[in-house]
Amino acid sequence: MGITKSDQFTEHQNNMANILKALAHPARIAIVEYLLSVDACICGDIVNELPLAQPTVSQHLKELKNAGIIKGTIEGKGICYCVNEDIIAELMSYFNAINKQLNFKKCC
Amino acid sequence: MGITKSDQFTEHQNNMANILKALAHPARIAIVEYLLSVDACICGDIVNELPLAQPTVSQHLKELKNAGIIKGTIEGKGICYCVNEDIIAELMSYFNAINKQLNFKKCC
DNA sequence: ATTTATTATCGTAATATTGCAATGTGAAAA
DNA sequence: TTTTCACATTGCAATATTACGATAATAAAT
Repeated sequence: MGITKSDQFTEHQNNMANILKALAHPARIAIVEYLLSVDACICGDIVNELPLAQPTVSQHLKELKNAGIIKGTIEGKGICYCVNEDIIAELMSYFNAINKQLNFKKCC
Repeated sequence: MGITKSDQFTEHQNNMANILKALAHPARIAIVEYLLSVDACICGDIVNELPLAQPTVSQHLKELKNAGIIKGTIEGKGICYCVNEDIIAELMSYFNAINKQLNFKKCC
């Protein structure tokens, strides 16, 4: 059906899946890594950094913003983007916790 | 077009996106969390734990396995699954590194 | 050998995602 | 105020994902 049965899973599971889904595309990984690669916020040259047309980049930025992974503030003519540390911290904790749990298991 | 232009991005970016995509579904998060919630490997009752039909669960397990997130070994009649710590460690390092980078930035 | 239990595969329908040309919008610059 | 620049939105085509019924495959148990 192509429709995820979100209502059958916990809020936490859906939340986590949504954050990960927003990052689960090479272009969006590239955007996040580009934002990290420069010293301050980026105001307006993200499109030039990616091998995709402007509407496509705009769409990817929107998805990242909706998921809370990046924040964008209007800065004169352009928009100033940066990575939201809260979400990154959440992801970090999540995988740290899983990693810790795995240390207490003998497996396969 | 619905086809990702993977060839336009780095191997690292595609690799990361693929791992994240494999986790980017509530059912697959639920599977991983269930595998963690029990002490040892799980042999054969994953289907009963999820609100999805058996072919659907089997498909999700296949995707997790293809992405290297879980490992499955045949154990008599059933299959014994567990989480692959290497991939979890990779994800942990990745977000740890991003988090560290963010500490050195003043932003928005 | 037949049955039973467990997982995989096939086929298909419904929906989602990706990408971009065309076009719209809003703010600064001329 | 017209132009220009930066970004958003719309609409659509191509492809991918999600879900499951039906059916196969495999191995233990009878």
